[in-house]
Amino acid sequence: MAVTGDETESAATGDMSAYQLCSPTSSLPQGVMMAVSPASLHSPQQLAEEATRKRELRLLKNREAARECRRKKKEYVKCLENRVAVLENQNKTLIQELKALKDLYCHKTE
DNA sequence: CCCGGAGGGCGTCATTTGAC
DNA sequence: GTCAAATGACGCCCTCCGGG
Repeated sequence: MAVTGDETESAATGDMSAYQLCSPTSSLPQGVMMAVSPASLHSPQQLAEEATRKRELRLLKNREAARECRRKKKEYVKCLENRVAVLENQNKTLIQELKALKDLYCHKTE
């Protein structure tokens, strides 16, 4: 699939440093709140509920982190593909230029 | 029409990374 | 050292497509 290659995109040196380009502000859905009064943390029942709530919050956050991570990875790969297209074009151009110069040189020395 | 393989997205767990 | 965020790895599900 041909990539347009008209956008050089940032650094993209090929290493993972290009992985974090633009950092979109992630807004977590604030459906969960931390407020639990210390006095309520005593019965085993409440301790279990607290543990469950913490786990669910952790899973929710990680779920969203994973999504974001995949999104960034896809973007990074696109960026690399773009860069490949740009470099291939540059290479073609340089080869043509070299050929033209060689021709010119040959005719001069005749 | 129905398999079965390929490819992609998702959620979860484990591990790594970075900030404090 | 501790904690939260980021990422890798795994398994599951869904969709698409070619072959029988």
